[in-house]
Amino acid sequence: MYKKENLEHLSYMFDMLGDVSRLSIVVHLLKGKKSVSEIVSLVGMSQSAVSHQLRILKDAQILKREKVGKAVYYSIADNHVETIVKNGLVHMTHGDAHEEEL
Amino acid sequence: MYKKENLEHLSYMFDMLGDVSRLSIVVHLLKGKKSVSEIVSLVGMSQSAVSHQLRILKDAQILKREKVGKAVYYSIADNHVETIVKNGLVHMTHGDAHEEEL
DNA sequence: ATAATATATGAGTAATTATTCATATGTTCA
DNA sequence: TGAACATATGAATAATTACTCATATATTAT
Repeated sequence: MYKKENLEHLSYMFDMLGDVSRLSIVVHLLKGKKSVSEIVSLVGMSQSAVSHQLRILKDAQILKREKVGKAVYYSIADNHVETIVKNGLVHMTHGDAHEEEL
Repeated sequence: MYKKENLEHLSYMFDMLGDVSRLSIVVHLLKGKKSVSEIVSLVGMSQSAVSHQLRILKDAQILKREKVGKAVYYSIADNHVETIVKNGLVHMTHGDAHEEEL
């Protein structure tokens, strides 16, 4: 059927996205790279909490990091992740008349 | 952008699938409904552990329950879940030369 | 060099959770 | 009725984890 490692990897991916804070960060990054401070204002968490989660997402290779001056930009690492999230959102938002801001 | 409830719901779905035991159960059920004892042998967990996770998956409306005699059959509740899992698997298994049993 | 700004990190904590063990409930058959 | 089988459940526990607080590091500007 499916390789054990694939199942474990997929469950790990799901686990990473299975936290509202992290998913929120990732969803905001679907629109493109953002600095840590931009992310902080967008998701409404403390700088520290965001930084901790960004580290986790980067370690999981869901995000990639890029330093520019004193700012650090994060963006979605590859399109597999992007597809999984977008696909999920499609299925969730199916049936909504209109969408509103987070 | 996206409704807060949708984001929370999606993150909840991901969270449910973000555990190897649960994901394993769900993946095995992609092939069709199975009784608890069948699931137990397939995933190699204790009967109790399986039962606990089945309850969680049923409460999350990821699985549905159907009682036949003394056996209880579980199956995937709807095709949204199915799509999310299958989609994930496609992206994970992409690049595999061949697949083997779990 | 110092201040200001941006980000990261370590320790500590409270909350969640997956499992085991023991037992209960429900169902069929003799 | 009682034994055998299938599933569920409650309590206890160990492990994980998301956050806060305080502080460290790095970069730019004065």
